[in-house]
Amino acid sequence: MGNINHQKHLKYDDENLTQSTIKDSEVYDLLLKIPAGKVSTYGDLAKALGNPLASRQVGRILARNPNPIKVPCHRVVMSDGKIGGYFYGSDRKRELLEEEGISFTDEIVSNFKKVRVYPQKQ
DNA sequence: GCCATGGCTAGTA
DNA sequence: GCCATGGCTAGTA
Repeated sequence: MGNINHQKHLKYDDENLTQSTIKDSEVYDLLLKIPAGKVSTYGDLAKALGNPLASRQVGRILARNPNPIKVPCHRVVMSDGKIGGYFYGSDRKRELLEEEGISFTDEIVSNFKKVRVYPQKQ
């Protein structure tokens, strides 16, 4: 045995391996289930994919959306109804949402609860 | 380190 | 406003 400590490897101890990777494709699949005129949130998508803590990762996946035209990532906003980010800028995101019938009150999606949907996998 | 988040806390009006 | 979260990226050696 000896006393050698392989400290470099400690961070790979299996009890710490709690990560679950979210795939880009499953995020995009969920996005396609958000109809025009509705919004969802980064956290809701993360939850639907089984990793409630991964909202941030969802955001980063949307940021590299290869096809912003087809995949409606503009329909994903923050959990408090603020607009959130967009590849072409928040102003453009807001325009797209307004074209679909979403309006804003003090920078927050109006009637947020009414227009919020919770897309599910399957 | 960074980040297209989220949730909670303090502390102002 | 602050900081926990979790996975990825840039950029060094």
